[in-house]
Amino acid sequence: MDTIERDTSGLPADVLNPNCPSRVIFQRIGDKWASLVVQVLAEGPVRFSDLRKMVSVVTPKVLTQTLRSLERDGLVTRTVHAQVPPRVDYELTALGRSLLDPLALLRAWAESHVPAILAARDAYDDAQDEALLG
Amino acid sequence: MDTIERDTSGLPADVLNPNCPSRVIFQRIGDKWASLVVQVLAEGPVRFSDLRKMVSVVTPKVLTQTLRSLERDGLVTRTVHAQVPPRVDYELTALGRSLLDPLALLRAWAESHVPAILAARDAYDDAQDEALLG
DNA sequence: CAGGATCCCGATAGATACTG
DNA sequence: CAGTATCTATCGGGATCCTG
Repeated sequence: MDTIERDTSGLPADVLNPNCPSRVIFQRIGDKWASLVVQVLAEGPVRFSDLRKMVSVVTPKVLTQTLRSLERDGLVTRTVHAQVPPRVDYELTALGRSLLDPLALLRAWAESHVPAILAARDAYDDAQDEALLG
Repeated sequence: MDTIERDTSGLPADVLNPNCPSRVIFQRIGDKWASLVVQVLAEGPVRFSDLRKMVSVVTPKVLTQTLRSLERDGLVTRTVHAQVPPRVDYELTALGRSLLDPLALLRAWAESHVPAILAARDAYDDAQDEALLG
């Protein structure tokens, strides 16, 4: 049951393995809103409507979906306060908080290298144009 | 032109800003195959067909798309060797290699916490089932 | 306020077949 | 070998409307 197939070619890493857990992560990180929500929740509990404002423009449906999946994965807790008007707080679990560091590193990479990426894009696109013009 | 709008609510982080560069990154990382390809290229240059084998099952079309976008972003170089049969090598640039560390951290997180995530999912799903059964 | 229910659409992955 | 071309199927995301 627990046997995990290793590649037979002697290649490194399990990234190659479709069963590799890292794929699960990249799915979550890759989610358009999930990683943003996690980072917004870094400071502490936030209620639904505030979350909506903080995460640029996301529709309630999509935000709900995102939060549900995060909750299902044990990264976020959902707390309903029995009061009128209703109030629902979302907060990171310990598991969710453990993701903050890797995420922060990624953000740091982003902020320091995005200019280079954008420059590369321009250069690439220019080269393409030139090629077309002959 | 360079003015970047800050949130007026005194909230932290630029994640909230749609113009925030981190979004560019999460797009790239979130790409189903891009981050996998980058990690596979960590060891050194790899040719197209080998890449196909290494990155589980990806169609040539999609792999090409992925490589093009990585090339455009300056993370990967494409080298065509004029010979028969054709040989094309893909290799990380310095920029691409600089992404390896953040990626590795994410993978480490994945591999250590995925069991917890899967357990959380089971628990969540069970709770859902129970709720339905009354 | 915090969402659930629907309908819809554009982007994209994948399968298949073909080419320099 | 290293792709390109085409078609199709799927799906996340958004818009809109409604409710406990």
